[in-house]
Amino acid sequence: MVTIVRIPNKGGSGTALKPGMLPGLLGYRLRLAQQALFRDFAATVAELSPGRVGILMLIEANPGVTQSRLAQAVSIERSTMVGVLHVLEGRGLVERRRGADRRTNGLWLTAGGRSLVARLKRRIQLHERRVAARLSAEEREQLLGLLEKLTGE
Amino acid sequence: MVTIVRIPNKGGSGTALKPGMLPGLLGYRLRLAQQALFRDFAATVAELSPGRVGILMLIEANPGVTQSRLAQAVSIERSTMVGVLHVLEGRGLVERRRGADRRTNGLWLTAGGRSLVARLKRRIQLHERRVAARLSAEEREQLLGLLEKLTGE
DNA sequence: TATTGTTATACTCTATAACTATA
DNA sequence: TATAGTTATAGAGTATAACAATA
Repeated sequence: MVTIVRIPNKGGSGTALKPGMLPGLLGYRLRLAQQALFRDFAATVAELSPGRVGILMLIEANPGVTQSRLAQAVSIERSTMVGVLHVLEGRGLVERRRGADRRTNGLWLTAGGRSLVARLKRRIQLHERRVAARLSAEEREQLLGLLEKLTGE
Repeated sequence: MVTIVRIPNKGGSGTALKPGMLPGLLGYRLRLAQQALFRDFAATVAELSPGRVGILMLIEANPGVTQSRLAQAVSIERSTMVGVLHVLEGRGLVERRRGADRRTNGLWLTAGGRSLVARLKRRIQLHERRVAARLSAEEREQLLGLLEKLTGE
C-alpha cells in the first residue's frame, strides 16, 4: 500500500510578494544564501553554532593562542570571548592555561574537544557537499573565489 | 605643514592565526562576505538595519500586505513582526489599517516612510557600487547568479 | 602607562506558548 | 475549529565601560 502525502500550500495565501529592488542587491542575496546554509549547518551540527565551531577549529590549528588574539581573529570583543570560552570550558572542550606573560591565557583543546572537532569536521564535509550540490565543482570554486575577492582576501 | 599620521599595527601581535579548513567552506566565506557588507551598509544607512530596510521596501512594493504575509516573506515569526512594526510605526514610517477581514492589519508606508525609502534607495545604490568595486560588472552578475543558484532561486 | 582578562550591564534580533477577537 | 494579531517571556550573540593584575 502506498501512502500519498499531500503537502498543503501552508501559508500560501495567494501569490508571493513583489520583491522590489532586493533581489538585485549583493547584500540581500548574500543574506538569503547564508540563512539557507545556516539552516543546513544547524541540522548537520546540532551541538554548536557555526561561530563556535570556527572558534574550536582556530584553537585546534593554533594551540596556545591567547583569548585576545582569538577574539581579534573572529572579530568579537575580548569581553565577549570571555563568556564564549566559559561555555566551551564548561562543556569540557577547551582548556585555559596561564601564559608566561601572566596577564594572558593560552587556549588548548581538551581530548574531548579534539575528538568532537574531528567528528564535526566529517559532518561539515557532508554539509558542504549537500549545500554545494546545486553547483558544479567549477561553479563552487568560482563562488569561493568571488566571495574572497569581494571580502578583500 | 604636512602632518603624517602613522597608523600603528593595532592588535597585530605578530602573525595571523592559521585558519585551518575554514577558508575552503562556503558557509565561512559567505559569513565573512556578509559581515564585510554589513559594516559598509551600516556606515551608509545609519538609521535602520538591512532587515528593517527590506521590510519597508516590501511594504512599499506590496501596499496593504498583512503582517503575517510579510512575516512569512522575510522568514520571521508573526509574533516577532509585531514588535518590528511597533517600532516602525512609532517612528512614523508605517501605518496599520484594519482589513476587511477584521482579524488582519494591512500595512502601508506613511509619507515619511516613502520619503525615507526613496532616500535610502539612493544611498543603497552607492553602497552597492562601493562593495562591488572589487568585482567587474560580469563578476558581479556571476556572483548574483551563483548565490541565487545556491539558495535555490 | 598600556594590555589582558574580567565583570556588570544593556541592546538587538529572534523564538515559543498562551491569549483575544474574529472567521 | 482555525487564523491574525498580540503579549509575556526567554535565549542567543553582541557591545561598552570600568576594574584588578601584570607588564
